[in-house]
Formats: sequence, structure tokens, C-alpha cells
Amino acid sequence: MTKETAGAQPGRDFIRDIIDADIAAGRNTDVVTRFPPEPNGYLHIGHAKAICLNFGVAQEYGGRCHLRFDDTNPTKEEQEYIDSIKHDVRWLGFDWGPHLYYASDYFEQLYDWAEHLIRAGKAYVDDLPAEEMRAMRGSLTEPGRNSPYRDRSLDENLDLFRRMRDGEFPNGARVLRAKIDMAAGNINLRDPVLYRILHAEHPRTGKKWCIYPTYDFAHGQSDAIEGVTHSLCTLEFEDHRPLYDWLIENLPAPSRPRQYEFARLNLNFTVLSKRFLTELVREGRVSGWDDPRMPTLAALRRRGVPPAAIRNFVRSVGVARANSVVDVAMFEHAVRECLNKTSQRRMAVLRPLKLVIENYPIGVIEELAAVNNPEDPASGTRRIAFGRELYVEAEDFMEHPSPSFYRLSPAREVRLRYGYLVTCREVVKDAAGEVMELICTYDPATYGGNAPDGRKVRATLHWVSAVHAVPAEIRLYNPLFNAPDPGAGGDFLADLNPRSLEILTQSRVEPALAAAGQGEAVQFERQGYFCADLDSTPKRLVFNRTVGLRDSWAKARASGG
RNA sequence: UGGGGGAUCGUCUAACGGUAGGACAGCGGACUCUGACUCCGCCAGUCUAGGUUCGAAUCCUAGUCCCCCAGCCA
Repeated sequence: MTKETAGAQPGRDFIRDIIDADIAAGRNTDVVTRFPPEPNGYLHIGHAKAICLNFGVAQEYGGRCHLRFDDTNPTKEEQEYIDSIKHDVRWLGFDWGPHLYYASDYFEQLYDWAEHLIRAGKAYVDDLPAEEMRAMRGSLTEPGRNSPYRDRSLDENLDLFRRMRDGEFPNGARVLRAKIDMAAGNINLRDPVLYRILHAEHPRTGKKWCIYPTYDFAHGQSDAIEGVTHSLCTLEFEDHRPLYDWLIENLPAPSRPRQYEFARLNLNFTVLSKRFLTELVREGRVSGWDDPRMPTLAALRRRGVPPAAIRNFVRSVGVARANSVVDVAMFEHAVRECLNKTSQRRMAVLRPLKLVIENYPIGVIEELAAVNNPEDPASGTRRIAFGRELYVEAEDFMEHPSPSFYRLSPAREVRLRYGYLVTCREVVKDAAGEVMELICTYDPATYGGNAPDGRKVRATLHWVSAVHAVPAEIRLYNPLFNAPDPGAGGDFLADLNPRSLEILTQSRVEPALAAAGQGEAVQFERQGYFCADLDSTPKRLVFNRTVGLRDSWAKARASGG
């Protein structure tokens, strides 16, 4: 495990306080948690919070955390999602060991418990069509009314429920409902549906079932079966807790789990709702679930975000019960912090401008030593080729520099990193007045970048040798949305940032980068952190910008400095 | 005149009746062969009004504002 985010001490939050108290009071001897995704989409950074919390807590208390798929709705769930979720949880750095479960593992037991409730007079089969059931549920301010089917005999209920299972009825014809209280202030207690008829093939149980338990009937019971002690979920399930408890208390549950709710993670300039993410994918607004602009774990991985950065970020955000929106800057900070320590430095010129050193001998190539990672001396140095013709970053030159611009400009001397001090002598332009090339001279006495007379230059530029550099495509990502709360205006697609992806095709990179492994993070000096994309091949290099370096110059420039 | 939650610097989060602290962001400076990193400094907060108390973010009372719930979704 990498070093923790500064200032973010591992886990002190109300959840851990509760567990401490439970242990101190002897209510629990061990801690069992679970991460219970529904396999109907890809995991995203918000899930990372739940994953880190559940697995983290289990780890800290020497307990265990189960991965359990909440696969109770076959009309929405797919094997593809099951596979991706397992992959992503593992990638994030967590291990469920042998504890991989599915709510569908418990369908038979759940069915038996449903009959148990019927026999106890606490559940009944209702023939009301969905619309009528809704109408009779009442409203937020008015109580509901009892269904005319509420007082069927036990035998009739049992018979009907069995025939539901046997497939005698079409979808929606009947449901099994808990008999609780149609006048309850908490709408979840107004005879909630426990089972519905769904003639659909399930990714795991195939065609065995045509009735499926609802979330409420499956979740808490699955927890009890698995011996989960602390069932952690998000705030919107708070209202379900009385039902969760009611079911456990009215069933011969093998253990007594407790549900606790925490606030889900929200990020500004980001959407995390499954519906919105699915829509982005289905409508082709992004290239897929792993489009590097997406907040999914698959996308972050492709973009080059290390799992440790996500873990540190989640830790730094904390766990509380108040709704909140975290600034994405905090996430980017965690990414930079992690990458700064671990990534090798390379030179890459995103928008090349040719620089010719007129007094440098033609045909001569020098090998210069470049530090791989100043944060990690053990990473050593590499050799880079220097010659008469180079490329520098176009934005590192200004013909008429503003006062705060201290990079290259006519007659000004700067350092080429690890190379020499060069002075711009002439600006070559095309007919349209575009700067095409810079003619410079170098000071041979400044080999390696140091002047023997001790004179200083303000700027150090990155560069590549024109004959050695290899072409690459570079993809620059900007926020997918340009509104802090996408969709607040009614249509989240209207808030899409048209410049969320910028593709640079003329870039030239240091030859060593041709060997960069996919997903391996590198820092392009003075630019940011990058990694080879999935699309990258030895013949056609493609790099993603994971995140840019902090850039006080860009900031000053933007504010008119 | 339903039920359930929540309000602490711009943002996220600590405090468990005893100096309101940290992180991010912002601003300023030092350092620098990355306008990066690092370091230093500054800015900035207890929703309101009462009450209890030697002492209140914390306890009490009354308000205000925000979030969630009327799927046979999870």
C-alpha cells in the first residue's frame, strides 16, 4: 500500500465509531461487511467509496467483506456487468477471498421464508394491477387503503403463491405483499411488494424462476444468511431500515445484521447516476463505459489513474451522513500526489515548433543523461539524443513576450533541459506570418545545462530531437461537463462540454516512450501525467493525458497576468 | 396539518461539555535545470433566536433552510 494522503488519517468516522461501540459492548465479536452491487452497469468512483468503506472496515477490524451481487431483477442485469464489477473491485485493490455471493444463491431460501410469512399471516398475494395498487397506496400526506385481497385465507395465499412460482400467471398479474400497515407514515411499510412475477431469464439461474424477490425482501435476508454484521448503504435506504428490521424480526433469520447509512459520493462537473452514465454510453456521447472521460473505474483505469490514488482520495473525503458534493480538484490532487512519486519522467512535445541551432555541428548527435524520476533516485537515468534540429513546445515561444512570460523569445536565452543554453536569433515565418521555425545559437560551454560563468536563465524548456523523436497521438481530456451540477438546468446532455476531448496528431515524443506499457504512468515533463492508451500500438502510439501538472503560468495568463 | 434524515471556512471533514483543527481550492513568498514537486505564510466556518452551564459546534426549546420517500428498480 502506498503512502496515505497527507492529513487524511485512515478511518475515523461515525461508522467506525459504531463498530467500536458494538465491539466494546460485546454485541459483535467479529465484523462482516459486504459490497452489494446490482450488475446493471459499470462501477464508478462513487462505488469506490462504498468499496473502500466496506472492505476497509473489514480489513481494519480483522473481519471479512463479501462481494455480493444483488441480482434480483433479471430484466436489467447482465453477465457483462458481473464480470466488469469483479474486475474493477480487484483492480481497486480488494479481495473478497472465497466470499463471492449472489442474492440469487438464496432464491430457494427466500422463497421458503416467503411461505413462512404467509403461514404467519404476515404476507398475502395481491391481484391488484400496478396502477390500482399505486392509487391505493395513498400519498405522502394521506394514508393508503387496504387491498380487497388483503384478507385472503392462508391456504388461498399459499396456493396462489405456489402457482405464481409455477408460472401460471403472466407478468404483473399478482404480487406477494407483506402485511404491515397501509396507514404507516413510512410508505415502505404500506404492505411492500416482496415478490413479483417476471418471466425473464436470469444470468445465473436461467429459467428456473419466474418470480423474483424485491430488493427489500432479498437484501437484509442475504445479509442475515451471510452473517453480515454491519450492512452499510447509502442515505436513500434510510426509510427502508424499518422494513429491513421488520423482515429480520419476523423471519427465522440465522443472524441479526444492522443497517447503517452514509452519504454517497458526489463530484462537481460529473454525473454518477447510473441512468445518466448508461445514457451517455447508449447514445454514443462517449465511446463506451471505459471512455477516459467517464467517471467509471474502467475509464479511470484506462485514463491512467492508479488505484492507490482513488483509495487515497476516498479516504481524504471521509464518511459522513450529510449530503455533499466534493470538488473534483480534490480528486485531481490525489491523482497528482500519487503519480508524482511513482511516474518516470519523459520529454514529449505536444505542439511542435522546430528549433534549429545554427552553430551546432551538422550530423553530430550527443547523448545526454536525463533523470528518470527526481522523486525516486533509485529509478536512475536514461540517455537522450541531442542534435542540431529539435522540436520545442510552440507555446514556449512568444515573439512579443508579455512581462510575465519568461520562456523563449527573440534574443532571449533559455535552457534546453539536460542540454544547453540556447538563444533565439531569428524567427522564420510563412507567408501568412505564422512562426514556422526558430533559428538559435547555443553556448557549447553549457553542456548539460549549466553555465560555467554561473549565469542564470529563467526558463528551462523540454524538447525532443527532430530526427530521433517518434510521432504520437495525444488525447487531452477536459471535464465531460462544463456545469458544476450537470442537469441542474433540466437536461444534462445540454451541459456536455464540447471540448472534453482534444486530439493532438502532430506530437513528437522521446523514443523511449515507444516502449511504454499500456496504462503505465509517465510524466511528460512540464505537461502532465500520461499513459499509453488501449488503442496504442508500437506502430501508432497513442497517449492519454491522465491529469495535467499544476500550472501557475496558465493561471496567471488566464487571469490576464 | 405524512414519515425519515441533515446543516461547521468557497468545498470535504474533525471535535463526543473545556484553545473550532486538517485537507482541497484561492492568495502571497522561498526554493527550483519541470512556472512541477517541496517548504513557509495568509484568507476563511459552527443555520437563526432563546435557554441550561464557570464554560456550548456539542445539551434543551422554538424556528429556518436543504435532502430522501408515493417502482411489481436497487
